[in-house]
Amino acid sequence: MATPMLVTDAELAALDDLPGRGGRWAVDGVELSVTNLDKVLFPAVPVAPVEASAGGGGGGRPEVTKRDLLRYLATVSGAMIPYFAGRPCNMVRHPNGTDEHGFWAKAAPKNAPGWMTQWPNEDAAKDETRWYVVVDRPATLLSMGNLAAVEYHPWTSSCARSQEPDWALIDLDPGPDTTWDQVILLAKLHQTALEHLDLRAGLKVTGKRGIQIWIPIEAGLAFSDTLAWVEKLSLMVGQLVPDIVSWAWTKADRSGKARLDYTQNIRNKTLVGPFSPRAASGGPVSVTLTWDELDDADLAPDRWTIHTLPARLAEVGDPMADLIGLQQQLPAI
DNA sequence: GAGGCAG
DNA sequence: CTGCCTCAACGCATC
DNA sequence: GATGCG
Repeated sequence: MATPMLVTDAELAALDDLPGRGGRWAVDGVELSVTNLDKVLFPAVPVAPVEASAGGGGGGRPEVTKRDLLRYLATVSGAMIPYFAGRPCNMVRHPNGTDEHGFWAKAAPKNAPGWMTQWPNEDAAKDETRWYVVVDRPATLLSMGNLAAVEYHPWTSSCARSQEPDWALIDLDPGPDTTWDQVILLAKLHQTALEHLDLRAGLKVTGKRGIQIWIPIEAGLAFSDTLAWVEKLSLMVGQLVPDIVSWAWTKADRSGKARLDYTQNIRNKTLVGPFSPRAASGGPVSVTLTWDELDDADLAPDRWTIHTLPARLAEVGDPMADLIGLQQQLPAI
């Protein structure tokens, strides 16, 4: 389960040696221009006044500079890139930090370097994004990181077959009144259902509040098929616990309950990828888990950050890695 | 963060 | 030259 | 048709 290190220790040391204003960084076989390395992109999370550490993430998390972000992306690139190679990537950028306004970036940067893989979306309308970034090497991740791209959302279909998803997704989206224990319960109910269906699936915390379940499938179905399938499964699961799940469309009618969001299964949908940071103070990250970790009392949706994830990755690797490319069929339900 | 454009 | 603007867009439900 | 919602 060990993940390859695509960026060398010497290259990481060279990043740390650059002055705050930046400079040229030789990494992954290219010369990268990096700037404003000591700029804070993710503010610190202050220590909670008294013992009011509201579960999980809690307080007392240090700030994250752009240099920290680049070091993180370089360190996890070996684990992250297999989920991104060969498919378009949507990003969220926050050039002035996650407290300031951010924006979606789908189009490849103007004057993107020639070594950066791009994919032309032939289905794009005239006023829509045509050239998408494909994150298939560390240099691309780092180049986008220098542009303050903090969230990385891979498509669930490949460039080659962009209308045919190769992941089906279940998004457990807690409402305002949903407790973490209820999110865990929903994940376990889905786990039982998926085991019964003889399907292997991956699990990850989003870095914000929720949990996602990723089911690798063979390309061939349409998005409307996987959407209908996930909707059906979630209806079955949700009916077991109607007191904590709502199917209402508007938030007001949902009375604080959780939503099982099957509508993520559409083309060009933005869903955060494994090991992507999230645009929030402290730099939380989305992390893949073993199913056993649902029983870990210390588990929290934002448990790991840019500062703390590399140690976990070195220790336990990526529990979801062996699901990449698994060509499963969705059984009738 | 950086290009495009109005002033 | 400076300052301001932009940087995405699916498909369903409800009004 | 416009807007809410993810």
